[in-house]
Amino acid sequence: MSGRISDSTVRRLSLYLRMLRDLERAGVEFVSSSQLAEPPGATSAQVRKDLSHFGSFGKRGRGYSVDGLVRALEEILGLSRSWRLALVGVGKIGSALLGYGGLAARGFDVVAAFDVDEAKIGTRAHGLRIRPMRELRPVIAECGAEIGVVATPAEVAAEVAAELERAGVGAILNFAPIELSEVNGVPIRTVDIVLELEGLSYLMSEAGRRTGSDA
Amino acid sequence: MSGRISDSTVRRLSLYLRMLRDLERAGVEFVSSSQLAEPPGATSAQVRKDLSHFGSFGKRGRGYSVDGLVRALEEILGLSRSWRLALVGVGKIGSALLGYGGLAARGFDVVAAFDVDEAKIGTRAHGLRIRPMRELRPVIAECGAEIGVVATPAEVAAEVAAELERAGVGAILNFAPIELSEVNGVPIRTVDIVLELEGLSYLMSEAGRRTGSDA
DNA sequence: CTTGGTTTGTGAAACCTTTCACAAGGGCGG
DNA sequence: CCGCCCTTGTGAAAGGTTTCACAAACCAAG
Repeated sequence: MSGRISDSTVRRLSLYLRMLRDLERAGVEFVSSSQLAEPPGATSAQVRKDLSHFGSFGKRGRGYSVDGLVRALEEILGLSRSWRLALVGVGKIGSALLGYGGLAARGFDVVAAFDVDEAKIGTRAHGLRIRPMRELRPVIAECGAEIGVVATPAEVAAEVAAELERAGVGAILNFAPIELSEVNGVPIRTVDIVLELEGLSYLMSEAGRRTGSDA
Repeated sequence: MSGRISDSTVRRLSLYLRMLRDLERAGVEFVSSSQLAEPPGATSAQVRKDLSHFGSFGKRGRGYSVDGLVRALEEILGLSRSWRLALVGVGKIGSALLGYGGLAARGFDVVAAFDVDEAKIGTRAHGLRIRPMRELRPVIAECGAEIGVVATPAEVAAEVAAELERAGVGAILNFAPIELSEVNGVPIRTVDIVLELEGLSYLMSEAGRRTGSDA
């Protein structure tokens, strides 16, 4: 077991955990790798391989104990604690995040919000005071936020990300449509809606070309 | 050349295109594979391999003509036209999308919006009338939307996706935190913020465990 | 206690993606 | 026109991920 775990494995672990929590709520006690595999469209062998990187969690002939595995995955994924988020950029996307209850429900609390717009500074959005950028470092240090969220225009995203790193965050979630490069081992995930849409555009065009030339 | 192209290749093509457009605006005429490789953190060989799936676009010894490659990539990705989007669910995320000018600017126009909330139906959000779910099929047929966007709670997302498929969309972008399975060859991309955060949580916990045990 | 049915954990094989390395081609200066 | 330097396009190698297939283990029933 152990070694370097791939992103896709970690992604699937999250999906397994989601299903396991539903099963737990439904009162199910045991689950097999094939049941667990269905939602992400994986195979039972893949589920077992994914889990085997971290240890042995199942009983042969029986499957996995639902709440045992829930706790093991929470431990592995670092979800047995909650995380504090600092948001930079309270525009359309930033506000949507602040208002989205799903985050806090899953242990991701937005504890600070920053913007450059003088008109917004000092006002409250979903109960959180919006602060000027100049306070970014001291406030993050004080409230101990671990994850920085970049929801600014692309032009300033790199600069904001660098400032967040200097302020001491351990990871960054980026919504700006630009590829940010990890610097001091601070991992960055980018959510890029336009990129997803362009991927769909490719697939539809491809399908069109195929049927077009077959006809 | 040709064959089945991987998601990661298509993703990178989008990133190359983005950089190429910047270069075009800056008046640059030629670009080499190594310059093109830098932003996505790829290698020059990867750029050349990615492009070689679709043809030969460069001049040996010289590089790629910027505007030639821009047009070739737009053609490949299906971006030389614009696409119409139908949005289901005008809550926090849905509204943010409607207000996000970046979509229309890149050729993705939201042309219809639907919701179940009686209070919202009939009102306008960013200039678009919000319609009841029952009108989904006829309106999508009439306005010819090609891409459906699911921005509903997870509980109804699968049902909404199925209804969008029946209405005739060719692809779906899903923001609900649930894995939807493609049915009739209609591709689905899911943007799952909690999944990204959990991925970051894993990496930070892993880093902590490593330094913790080294000390 | 033994037998039979079931499911895990895991090497080995298959498959896919990325990187390497170099021949082929193109431009430019002399 | 020639020779030099530069960059592409591409088979081959390397590296990584997924699937296969089966021995080992467990439970339940008789």
